Formats: sequence, structure tokens, C-alpha cells
Amino acid sequence: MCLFTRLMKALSKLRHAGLTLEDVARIADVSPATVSRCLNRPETVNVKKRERVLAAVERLGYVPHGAARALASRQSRMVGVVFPSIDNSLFGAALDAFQRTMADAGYTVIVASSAYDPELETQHIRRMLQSGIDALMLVGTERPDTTYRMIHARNIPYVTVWRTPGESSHPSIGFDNVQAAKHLSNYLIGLGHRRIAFFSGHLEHNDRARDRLEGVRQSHTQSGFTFDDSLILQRPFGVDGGRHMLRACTALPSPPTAIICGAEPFAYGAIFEAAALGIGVPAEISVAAFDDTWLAAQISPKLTTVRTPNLEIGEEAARYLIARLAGENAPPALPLDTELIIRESTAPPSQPR
Amino acid sequence: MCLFTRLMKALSKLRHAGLTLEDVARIADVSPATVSRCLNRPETVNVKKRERVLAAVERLGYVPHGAARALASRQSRMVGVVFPSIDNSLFGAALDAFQRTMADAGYTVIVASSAYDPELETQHIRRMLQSGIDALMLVGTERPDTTYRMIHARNIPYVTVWRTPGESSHPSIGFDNVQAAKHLSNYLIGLGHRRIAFFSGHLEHNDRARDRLEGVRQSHTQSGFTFDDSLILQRPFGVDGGRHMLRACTALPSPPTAIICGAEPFAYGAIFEAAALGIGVPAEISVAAFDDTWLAAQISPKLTTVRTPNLEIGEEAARYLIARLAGENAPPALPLDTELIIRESTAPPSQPR
DNA sequence: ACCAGTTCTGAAAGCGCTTTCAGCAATCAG
DNA sequence: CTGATTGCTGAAAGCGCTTTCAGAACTGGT
Repeated sequence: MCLFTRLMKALSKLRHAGLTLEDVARIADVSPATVSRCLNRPETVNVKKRERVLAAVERLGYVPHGAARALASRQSRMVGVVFPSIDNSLFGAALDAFQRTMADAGYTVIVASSAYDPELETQHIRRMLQSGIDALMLVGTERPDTTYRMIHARNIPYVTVWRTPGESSHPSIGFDNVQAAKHLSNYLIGLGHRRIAFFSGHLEHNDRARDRLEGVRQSHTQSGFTFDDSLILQRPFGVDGGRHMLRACTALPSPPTAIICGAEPFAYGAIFEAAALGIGVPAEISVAAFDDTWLAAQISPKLTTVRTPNLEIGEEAARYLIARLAGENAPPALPLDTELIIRESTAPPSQPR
Repeated sequence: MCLFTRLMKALSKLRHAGLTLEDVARIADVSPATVSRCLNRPETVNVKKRERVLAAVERLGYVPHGAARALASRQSRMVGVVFPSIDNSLFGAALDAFQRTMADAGYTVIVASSAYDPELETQHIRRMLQSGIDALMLVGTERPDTTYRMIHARNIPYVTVWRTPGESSHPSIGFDNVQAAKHLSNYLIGLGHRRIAFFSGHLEHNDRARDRLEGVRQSHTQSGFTFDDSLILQRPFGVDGGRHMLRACTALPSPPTAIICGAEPFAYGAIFEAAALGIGVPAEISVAAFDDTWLAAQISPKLTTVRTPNLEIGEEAARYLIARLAGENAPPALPLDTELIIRESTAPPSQPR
């Protein structure tokens, strides 16, 4: 029996290549249960014994086995994030902040990128649920009911970001896209613009973009103007999309005098292309956008844009989930503020009509 | 006993809020072992029985419990990545590719950002090892021996990226930073430049940056010129660093005629600041860099830069790890190619001496 | 010196899955 | 028709940890 046990232990060593809690227990001359307690709720263990155990842990370089821990305690201390894209400083900033806050609370973050593909998103969510994540963060609220059912079935806290709680029934941390867009549009209308184009990625699977468009619409209506739907352009996300759309809309019989870009890369593209075409910004056409990523204040002309609280979103989302995970019934944070930052890319139209 | 069992089951349901493999087994009228086999090695199960089981899985919406699986099978199907920064399209692209390739092979990716802080990196690695990752990807090879020992102790495959195998004894996927820098420097020297500045982030914890500097040095030596160490500037990573360094070095008594930026954001900063200062690029000073991220070809003047295979690095690293995980003793891929892309930001110096 | 109350501790029972192993049935060679 | 082989299957033994529970070891009040 003793031989057998030893053999098994040796074998286990070979495969696992790591110490078990039992090894630590033996060295510290306590029971495995006590070692476990030292690691999880140290205050419940006699101080002398605790020191002995921790010393043994240190000396052996023992690292607990996460899966075993997760299985026994029913929590993995991992949280999942599915973002439309991570190769984008917008989400990058939020992710960074989220990750940092989570790490401070002892959680590990799993990330996946859905590439703006709803089906891929579902797949990632399923895989993460399966990995046993304790919580989940998603962008926007638009996704099939079946997906939400999957999440509810696991009964874990989750949070959607980049929109406000008001805009859906899901716990949500973000800002009011409609208001932000309305504010920007009002500013442009105030400058005298009457033909405003809206540059966007595909609206179909992007509730944030649709919200922003809605804000532009409302701004027009409430100012007594009509928004020309033919000035809504859609292209794949990226600078090139912006270049294309600028070319397309300057070629129109009655071109717009201002452009609102649903995302900043479109604005860069528009400004770069305008420069290449010899079209003055803002002299001949004004350009404005959302997000205020690092480039906005660097290019020339400096971009008028709506600063969105990207970092804060990541941080608040983490804080909310941590609170839920701790059993607190915290409400999701209030809507965060956006700020219209007026720089050089917007001006009154050259020939006001 | 039966009552007790039932009670336990019910309780488990409440907490886990999910089906167990046993539930599926009961519905499909087979043993749990068979269900497990259906999920893992379906070909070993009689086809009729298998269909019955899979139907039950489908019908119940059963999702296996990852931690239990990991514990029993000794593999978590998760791989870890620690990057210096994820809010950076450089690493973003690689991460995206890595993640996609890994997902296709059924692996989940855990990411953490070390913010270029070696201590934070160690901490993240420890945490990931603890989470039970099956493999690990790290940037560069410079880190304490203790960290590598931790990894070896777990006996999991790992790969370092952004350098070539030759540059260290660790499995490595990337390109030859020294050669790439030498090539770029040679080009500048060939144009007639004799005073070349090197803009860099902190060299201390960045082997890639040091390699690039080394390449610039070698290029000078082999061309018979001496590289002026006082032209090595270091600032925190980012556009602002580039702006500062440009200002600093144009104020020098004998300013450089060309700048090599160890990372692209410095080049953007330099070009933006030069524009603000009315310094002509490349008329008065040439600017070149590494990485060829999306912005390089968009700004004006278009940036001369070394295209680095960011995406390929992510993909190849994933492929390598997948092969190792499958038990193949694959060697890490060959060094990847870089390409000097000559655009508009470099030209012969105005007054060659 | 004794008992109630308090603090700690170790034994043991799982957590939900994989995997080994023995056994049964079906198949095949002789 | 027999014995050996093959293909599938279910029982059962863990994987390495947490957590419950009962009891040991103290504490202080009387």
C-alpha cells in the first residue's frame, strides 16, 4: 500500500510537475485542510501554524492548481470579455483598465474578439461560459435572446458596455450615445450647417452606431430641419472607409457641408482624403467624430470630436462586476459623461444657404 | 440514501445552475463514461448510441464543466499571453491573429498587459500558471531566470515573440531586429546621412529596442562611420515622447539630419512636431521607423518604415504552440521577413558634409 | 477543579469530469 | 464448434482542492 501510494505520487509528480497541497501539508506538518485555509482565509488559522505553512509554501514554490480550486469552490476567478475588436485603441483602452482593475481584485481576464460578427460572438460566449467564467462583459446590448438565455442559465453576473442602462433592460455601463450625437449635431447646426452627412460602419449589428444616427436625426427634427437619409453612408470600419465615403459624398450633386463620423477612423480617412483631393477642412467641409483617441488632437487639422469615457467604462464595468461577485446587489453605475471637444476641423459652412 | 442523493442533486442544480454529464447520461440511457467519450473521442462510440447521446446533449443544452474537465484530464485548453501593452495596434494585430488561430484549435486565450513593467509581468505569469494554462506566449526574451524556472516547473510549452531564435536560447518567433535596423540605417547612410538620431522608449527592459539600436550601431561601424551616442534619446512610449525628442534634438548645436525611431508612435510625434515647428520633413530632417501600422501610409509625409510581420508573428506563435500541445516536437518557425518600405519621409540630407 | 464557551484542527466527503480496466457480445480463424 | 480477437460499454477510481463537521484544545468564570 505504501509502495503503491508512493508510486502514484511519483507518477503524479511527473505529469503534473508540481507540488500538491498535500506536499505542503506534510512539510509544514499540518493537515491539507489547514493549508487550504491558510491560503484562502488565513485569519481563521492560528498565527504560528500559519507562518509555518506559508513558509513551506514559499520554500517549495507551491502554486495551487486552479482547476481543482475552481471545481471545489465553484468559482474560477476568471471573467470573460468579448469585444468587437481588440486591435483598436478605443476598446484597447477600456480593456486595459478593465484588466487592471480585475487583476487587483484577484481575477484573471479572458478576452476574445468577435470581429463585429454576431455569430462569432455567440461562439466565444459559449466557449467562455464553458471555461467556467465567473462574470462576463459584452459590448452593446444587441444579441439574440438565446445568447442571453445561455448567460442566465449559468446564473453569472454580466455587464454590457458602451450604452446606458436606459437604453435596454440589461445592466449597462456607458454613456448616452443618442444625447452625445445630438449634442454634436446641434453644434454643427448651430454653426449653420444644413446638409450633414453621417459616416458609419455597418449599422445592422451595431446598436451604438444606430443610437448615434438617431441622435443626429433628433437634433435635426428638433431644430426644425429634415435630415437627408441619402447622406447616410456605410463602409467597413477603418481609415479607408472614411476615404471612400469622403470621395463618394463630395461627388454628390449637392454635397454636404459637414460630416459626422460614427467612429473616429472614418474621420481620419475623410481628413486625409480631403487633403489629398485639395479640399479644405474645415474651410470647405467640416468633419467631426466620436471617441477622442490619441490621434484626434495630433492630426492637422485637429479633430473636433466627442470625448467618450473609454477608460472609465472599463474601470466601472470591472468595479460593478466585482461588487456583484462579492454578493453586493450594486446597481450599475450611472451613465458616464461625454464631452464635445471643439478643435479645428469644424467651422461655419463657407456659403450658408 | 436515495432521498439524500436527490437532495444533493437538487442543491447542486441550484448552485451550479447547469446540467451535469450524469443528467445527460440518464436521459440518453447510457453511462456517464459513454457520454464523456461521445464528447471527447466520438469515434470510439457505437454510432447509434452516439447519436442518442448527442441528441440529449443538444436537447438539454448541456455545457461541460471546464474546471472539472481540466482537473480530470490535466489540461485546461487555455493559453496565456502577456504583452507589454494591448492598447497598441502593433500588439493588437498579433493578439488578434493569435487568438483567432487558437480559437480554431479549440483553445481559449487569456491576456494580460504588463505595461512594460517586468515585475507586473512576473505577477501575471504566475497568476496564469496558477490558472492552469496549457501554454504561454511572451514578448521578448529578457526576464529573470526565476520566471523561466516557474514556467519550466510547470513543464508547459511556451514561446517568445518579436525576436529570432538566434538571439536567445528560448523558442522564439519573430524577426531579426538587428538586421532590420541595420538595413534601415544602411539606407539612410546610403542617402548621405552622417548624423542619425535614435528615438527610443526605455532601453532597460526592452531587448527589441536594444537590438534595433545595436543594428544602427553595426551599420555605422561597418560603413566606417562612428555613431554618436549622444544622439540616443529615450522617452516614455507614445506620440508625445516623439514630439519631445524632436524638439530636444533640433535644439542641439549640431542636430541630426535623420531620425530612426525604435517604435512608430515616436515617428508620428516627430513628424507632427516638425510640422508645428515649420521644420520640413524630409527636406530638413528625415524620419524613419519600424512596424508599419495602419497610420504610417496615411500621414503626410507618408512614413518610411520597416514593415514587421505582426500578424504573422501571432499566427505562427499560435501554430507552434498548437503543434507542441499536440505532442509534436516542432521547431519554432524560421525568422520572419521584414521589409523596408520607402515612402516620403526620408531623403538625402540638405547639406551633405 | 469543573463546565460552558470559544478557537482551531483534521478526517472525510465531495466538486463534475476522464480514464482505466474488466467484462460482455460479436466476430473471426482454425 | 472452439478459442482468440475485437469492439463497446459501465463501474469505479481518481484529478487537487474546499468545506463541513465533529471533536480536541484552550479560555475564563465560578
